[in-house]
Amino acid sequence: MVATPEMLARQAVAFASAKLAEREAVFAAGTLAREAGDFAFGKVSHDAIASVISEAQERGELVPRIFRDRRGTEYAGFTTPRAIEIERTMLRIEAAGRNMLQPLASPMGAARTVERAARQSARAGFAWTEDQKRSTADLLVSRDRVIAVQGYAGTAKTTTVLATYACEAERRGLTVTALAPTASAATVLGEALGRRGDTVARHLLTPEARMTGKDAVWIVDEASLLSAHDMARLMAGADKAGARLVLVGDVRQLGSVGAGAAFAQLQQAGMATTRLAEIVRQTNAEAREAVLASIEGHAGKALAALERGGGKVIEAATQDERLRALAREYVAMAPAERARTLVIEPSRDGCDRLTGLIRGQLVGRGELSADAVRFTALEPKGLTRAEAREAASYAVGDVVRFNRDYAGRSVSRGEALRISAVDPERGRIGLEDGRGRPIDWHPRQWGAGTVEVFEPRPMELRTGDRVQLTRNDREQGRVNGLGGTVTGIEPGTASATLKLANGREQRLDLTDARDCHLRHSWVQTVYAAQGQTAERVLIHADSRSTNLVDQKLLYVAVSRARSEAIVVTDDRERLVRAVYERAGEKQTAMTASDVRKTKALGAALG
DNA sequence: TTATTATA
Repeated sequence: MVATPEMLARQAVAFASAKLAEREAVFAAGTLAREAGDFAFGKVSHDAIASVISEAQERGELVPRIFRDRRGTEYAGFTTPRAIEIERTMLRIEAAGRNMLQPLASPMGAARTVERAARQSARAGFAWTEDQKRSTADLLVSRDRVIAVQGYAGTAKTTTVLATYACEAERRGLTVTALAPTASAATVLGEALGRRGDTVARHLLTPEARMTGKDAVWIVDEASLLSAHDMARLMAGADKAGARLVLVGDVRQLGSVGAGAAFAQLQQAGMATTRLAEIVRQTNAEAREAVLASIEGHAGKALAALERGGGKVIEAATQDERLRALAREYVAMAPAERARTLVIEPSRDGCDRLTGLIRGQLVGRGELSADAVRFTALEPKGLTRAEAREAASYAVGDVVRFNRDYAGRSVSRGEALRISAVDPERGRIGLEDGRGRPIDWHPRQWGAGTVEVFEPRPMELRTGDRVQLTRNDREQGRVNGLGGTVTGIEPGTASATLKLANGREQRLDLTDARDCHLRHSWVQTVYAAQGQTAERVLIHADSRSTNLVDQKLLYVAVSRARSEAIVVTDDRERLVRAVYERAGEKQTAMTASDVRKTKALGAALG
């Protein structure tokens, strides 16, 4: 069957809006038309696409909304009924759970618990801040089903507030579950609370999450990383299981990759929120001042504080000069100092270049072995669900893995398959298994919902190399984001041994796709760095990388450092303006007045 | 225009 131009135009607009809606609650009308045009390979006129868009708008499938770009300039845009519904669900559940529960403690009881915990901590040399005391008490006396802890980076909320709350909740017979959106953050929270941490996604699949009528509390760290969709699912799950929800995060740090700004939106809608603002991480007053200024988006004040003693600021005109300056600063440190330093470069491309410079110098100094093992690493391709259904999104050489058996297609779960042919016009992909057996894959018909897609990438490992895992592998005890050091290589057999940061030693067979989910970790993106702490950070902040350098980048990067932050930039004044202009907030599908209506409804219920 | 997690 040959698609008519009209059918193709419809398909193109449906694809484009599905793809954009996964990542943004509101997208620009111009972007929608362009994505649709790209999908149709230029076989459909701009007018045909425009008329399909206006039909969709008349039918209510696209809802007009003002789109704001990163500088706040307004354009015509759209959201979808589904995005609105997701946000409404999330806000409704939170509002309906207000003032519904027996508190865990009376105000008196809470005060006693806090005093006891604070005294114990003071004996160990850590005095609690007033914020920590008040927040712990707020949680203990809360009658709300959902309560938030909004805490800036380095307020030590986990070891004080959450640890005390979890302990007290357990003492009163509640089951406490430690959760986070990412596997690495879940591990960190789990360790801090002395229990196993789990990802939100996994937890929602477990039987405990489906059990009802049980006294339970789910503590969710890094809640700002949850998209509206994930937040809605989490809340619906907690609601069903009758669990209390403690959402812990920071609206000023990085948000979700997926659409929405759920944690911030819930706070704005009046979710009970206890706040911690007093930062205790920085040992250096000027570094701390820089963090506080960066929270407000005042890069000028932040940079001035760094120059007064919190670190330094280096200006260099070209990218080449800046990356060289970063590499020079880093390599000049003693190895022990380097181990306590984070190097942050916002873009993937820049990360690669800077990694190359640093490794080159370390080889020259003999700190990385002269011998190397070369292999093909697998990098996640980051397709949206909509893209995963389209053959045009794939390339020959990519590796796919299905997380389910497809018996009729002789595909088994977890098997790595290489793409040998792509036919975008017919929507077909040729796959090969390990023995070269061909499989015909039609992603619009099956498998696109369970597929992981990876791109091949040449990589070399030397003894002494720092790497990080890029995929969870529970059977092998591998956690995405976990760091490690290469302790030995065998170029002859294409294998390497890795000492992981959790103390385990693993041998990698670099001819096996399963062992190739690796990346050098000398340099990290901000997303990877969020949640980590170091003595010192080196930050590349190019004012011209409009999509990456904003208030959130500066704040997350500077706040990682306990004592010193070094910022390398193209132009100080431009950087100050860029950070001031770009808050880095994601938009929501519901307008402020929609939220007020939902809030009024919640108030009427509560 | 660019970062990226999770799951069956």
